[in-house]
Amino acid sequence: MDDHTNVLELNLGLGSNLGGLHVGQSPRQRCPAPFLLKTYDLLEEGEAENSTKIVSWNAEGTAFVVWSPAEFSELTLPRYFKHNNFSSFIRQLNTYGFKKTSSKIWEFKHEKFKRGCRQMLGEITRKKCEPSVFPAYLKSCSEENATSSTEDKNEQQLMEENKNLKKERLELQMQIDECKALEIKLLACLSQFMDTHQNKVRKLC
Amino acid sequence: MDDHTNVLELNLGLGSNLGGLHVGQSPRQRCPAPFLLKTYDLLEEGEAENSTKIVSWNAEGTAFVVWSPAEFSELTLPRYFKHNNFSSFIRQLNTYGFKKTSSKIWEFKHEKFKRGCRQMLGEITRKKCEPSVFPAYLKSCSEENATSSTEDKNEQQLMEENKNLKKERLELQMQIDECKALEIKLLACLSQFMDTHQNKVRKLC
DNA sequence: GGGAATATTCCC
DNA sequence: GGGAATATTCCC
Repeated sequence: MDDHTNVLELNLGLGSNLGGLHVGQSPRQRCPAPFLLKTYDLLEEGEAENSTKIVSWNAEGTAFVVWSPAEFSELTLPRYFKHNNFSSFIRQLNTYGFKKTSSKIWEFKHEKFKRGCRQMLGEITRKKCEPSVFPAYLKSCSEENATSSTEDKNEQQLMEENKNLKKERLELQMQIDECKALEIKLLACLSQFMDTHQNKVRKLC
Repeated sequence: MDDHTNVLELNLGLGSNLGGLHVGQSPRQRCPAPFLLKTYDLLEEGEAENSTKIVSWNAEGTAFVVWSPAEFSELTLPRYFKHNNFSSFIRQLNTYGFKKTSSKIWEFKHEKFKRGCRQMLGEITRKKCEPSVFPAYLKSCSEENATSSTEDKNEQQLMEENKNLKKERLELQMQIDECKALEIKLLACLSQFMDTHQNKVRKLC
């Protein structure tokens, strides 16, 4: 769980600033959502196993199947997510546009979710639940802009943030000094108290 | 939790028709949010403990204090929530309108969050994030203010400095927490010492 | 402290 | 399957 979380956090942390890396890739490559990475990784892990399959890619690697929802929920989900509910997992699949392929088995499919194509996950987007105030014809416009809004802070913002951080540092340092001073007083108090205690006992004896 | 949502919906749907129960006027009583119930219960649980306090009501029961953020995050949070991040907990407190009362200790206060008043939690509401009429990317446009930049660090340097400052901030905060913990231990030590001292002197007399 | 994105839950 | 509320994360 810890390992896992760390990896997740690394992903999130680095992801935002990765924009410069990808070259002439396919459309709108961005850092894949954590949910997609986890789901993909959980399938990779499954590949390595010898035991009875809980979840796996289908034969062609074009979809994946949850063979045992019960075990999947109880054993697999909590190692990747903060819950063990199959329905929450499915809710996420739907959010990212996966389709159930069959009424008989739990097979899910997405055009951009295929075995061996981890990098393609970046092309999968959440379905937006736009504030209904906007007419449909404005959506594409707002999406466009959201995408192109670069993560880069400009110098102005950086300097501002910088200034605030320094101020904060000063305040924290002052808090520490206060703490330390109090600590010294307490220690002095304690030691003095021990002295007088000794003396009293000595006198009484 | 099931109960909760049902009652809520009844309230919303039927308006005021829920209770032959309510007397004069209890303003908009609804079922408290899970976050509030958990936070309240976690304090009740703390009351029962004998060991060093991690978190507790203040003396008057009008606010609560996280005495040891480190232990609170590691031990308490995961038993009530799906995470162990102090900052996520604080984010929720802010969402529900709690105020930090002091820059020195982690004390939080809300008018409707008091010891012995579990039923009053129903009056606490989430702050709404009003769906603004304009998309986020237009907002900055209207707020635009041109401050002139006269510093001559380049962006690279600024970002670097920035990153380091944040790291430093974290370390300072941790130092403070440590100091605070030590302070508490010293006080406990002192008080215990005074007790035994009294006893010894008494016996000798 | 709070805005906004993503995750989880609950309900239809 | 998806709308909507709440929770968690990330960032400013």
